[in-house]
Amino acid sequence: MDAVDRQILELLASHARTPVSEIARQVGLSAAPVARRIERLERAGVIKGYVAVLDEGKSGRLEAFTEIRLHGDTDSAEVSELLRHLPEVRQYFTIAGDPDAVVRIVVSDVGHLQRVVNAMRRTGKVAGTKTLIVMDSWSRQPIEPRAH
Amino acid sequence: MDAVDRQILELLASHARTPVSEIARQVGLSAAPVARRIERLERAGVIKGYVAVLDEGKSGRLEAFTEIRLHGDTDSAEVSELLRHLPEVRQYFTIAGDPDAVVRIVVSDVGHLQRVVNAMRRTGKVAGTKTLIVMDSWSRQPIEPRAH
DNA sequence: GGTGAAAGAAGGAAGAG
DNA sequence: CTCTTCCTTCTTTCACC
Repeated sequence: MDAVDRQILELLASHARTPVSEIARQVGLSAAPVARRIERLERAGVIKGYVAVLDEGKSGRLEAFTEIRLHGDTDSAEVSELLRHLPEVRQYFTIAGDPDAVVRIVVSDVGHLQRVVNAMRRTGKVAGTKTLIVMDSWSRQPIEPRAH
Repeated sequence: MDAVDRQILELLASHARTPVSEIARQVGLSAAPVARRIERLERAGVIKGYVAVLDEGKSGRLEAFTEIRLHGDTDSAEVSELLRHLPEVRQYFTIAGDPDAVVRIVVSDVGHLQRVVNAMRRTGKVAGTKTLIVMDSWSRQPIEPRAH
């Protein structure tokens, strides 16, 4: 992984739909080697995926972070696997320290939120949770006006 | 916003690089109206942007969440604006309750982390912080093997 | 890493329901 | 007013240098 790879990652991290040809222009290479580099970074797991950042509030949904504390004898990998089966859990983060994990969840309303948190507790692996409800958010680099 | 819009959002939320033609196939429309719907959703701010999800550890970097508590007289929009100027802050979430905000940050090492947290405190708006260091993470729907 | 050709996708215009 | 069907242009992908 060299400076060009890092430059490509930087561009994709903020604008995942940028055409390879445009990335190539910006890093000073032709399109073919850039496509090869991106494919290599995907296979190596450096790029885990490409996602659209949504304003969940505008589609009438509720976004939240839930901090999870595990029982002393529980492996976090075990819980990570269990929570993969809850479709409301969009992202899972294993944390060093307290809490043990944080998940980002998207639900339709507070009743739904409660059901999801209860489902997490019912795994028997979770000692406690604390849920942070998101009111507003931004991520670096919004959508640019389209070129014409 | 109808059922087709929601279906499009669902697809883009997990696979942001899916071609419009493929989305069209999955929702049962032709490509042109799907493209117009996506453009409309972007303009309405429902789609805020497209980002690559990276394994920061594999590029030798450190990912963390910092929870921020504000002084009683501080508006969260004010802090949101100040933190936009820190390039290490990738995402900002305004929270209902305690803490007041959460940011996702990416830094090169713990020294860098300390400098960023100090920079947040030096704004004078921040009453306290708690930083959660990410050891591992997943997001729903990883990269698929490419079609041939 | 670059080149060139073939396949595929995007964006725009015209027309049907 | 929204979807469809072309059509043109740009992008991606692949074999090869």
